[in-house]
Amino acid sequence: MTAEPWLTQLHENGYRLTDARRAVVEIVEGATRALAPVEVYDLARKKYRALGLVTVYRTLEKLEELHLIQRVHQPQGCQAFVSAGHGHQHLLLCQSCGRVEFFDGDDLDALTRFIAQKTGYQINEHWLQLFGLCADCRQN
Amino acid sequence: MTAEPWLTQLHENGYRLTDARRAVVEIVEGATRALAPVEVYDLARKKYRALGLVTVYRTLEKLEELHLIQRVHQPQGCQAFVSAGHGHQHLLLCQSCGRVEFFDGDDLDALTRFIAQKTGYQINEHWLQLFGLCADCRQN
DNA sequence: ACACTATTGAAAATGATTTTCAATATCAAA
DNA sequence: TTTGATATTGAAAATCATTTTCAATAGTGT
Repeated sequence: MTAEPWLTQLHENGYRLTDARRAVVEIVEGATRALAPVEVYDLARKKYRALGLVTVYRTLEKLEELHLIQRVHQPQGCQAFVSAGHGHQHLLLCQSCGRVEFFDGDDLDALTRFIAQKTGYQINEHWLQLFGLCADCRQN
Repeated sequence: MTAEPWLTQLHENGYRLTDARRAVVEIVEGATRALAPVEVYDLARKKYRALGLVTVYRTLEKLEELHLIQRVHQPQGCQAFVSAGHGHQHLLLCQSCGRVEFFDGDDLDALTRFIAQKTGYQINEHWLQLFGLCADCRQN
C-alpha cells in the first residue's frame, strides 16, 4: 500500500522518476475512490506545486499501460481511474461517496456457456460491476 | 422492429414529430451495433440531408430519457448508443464488428449476497457485459 | 388557415484531452 | 563527480466531443 512498488515498476520499464510522477503516483495509489485527471491534478499539486495537468494525463496513461491503474466506468462518466485489482477482480462502487472495493469469486462460466450456445458467439471476456452504498453511507 | 412505436412514444410524451427526428429514429432503431452520435449523423443524413449534428445529440438525449436507447460502454469509448433491451437485460458485444445482442437470465443473487456480507455494502445494481466474437466474425 | 411555441441548424462556447515545442531534469557512462 | 544524451516537463495551441445561444422555421391543436 505504498507508492514504492509503482515507482519501481515505472523505473524498470525505462521511465524516469521525477517529482511530477512521484506526486501523481502517491495520490492515485493512496486513493480509496476513483479520481478524474483534474482531481488527481488538484490533489497532487498540494505535494508538488509546479505540476501541470498535461503531465497528469501523461502519467495516468503510463500507469494504465503498466496495468497499475484502470479506468472506471460510471453512469456519471468514464474519466476516473483507480489502482487496479490483482488477478481476476471486479469493482464494487459506492453510489454516494464513490468508494471503490474489489471482489472476485464471480462464477459466470455456466452463464457464458449458455449464452455462447444460444447466440453462437465465442465469449472472451466479461465486465461486471456492482453499485450500492458502503457501510458508512448506509448510516445517513 | 419498426420505427413507428418509437415515434408514437415521442409523440405521447409531448414531443413533435419532425423529419429530423424520424431520420435519427430510423437509423438507431434499425442498427445492429452501437452507434456514436457522428455515425448516426452520417447515416441519417442519407435520409434527411438537412439534418444537423446538434439535433442528433438532442434527439439521442430524448430517446435515452424515454429508455428507448442506452449508452454502451466499451474499451474504445463510451459514446455509442443502442436500442435498449426490455426488462432486465445485459449486452453481449462482438469485439470485431461491434454487433450487439441482449441476454438475460443472469443470476447474481448468491454473489451479491456474499459480497454484501463481506464488504458491508448494500448492493443496489449491477452492470454485466460480455465481449466476444459473433458467429460471422468467428469464421475469419 | 391560424397562432402558439417547440424545434431546427449554424455559429459560438465549453470542457476534456492531445499535440507541439523550447527549457529543464534524470540517469547511465565516463 | 561531472557530463552529455535524451526523456520529461509545463505552457500554449490544437483538436475533438458536446452544449448553449439565437433567430428562422415547422408542427400541432384549434
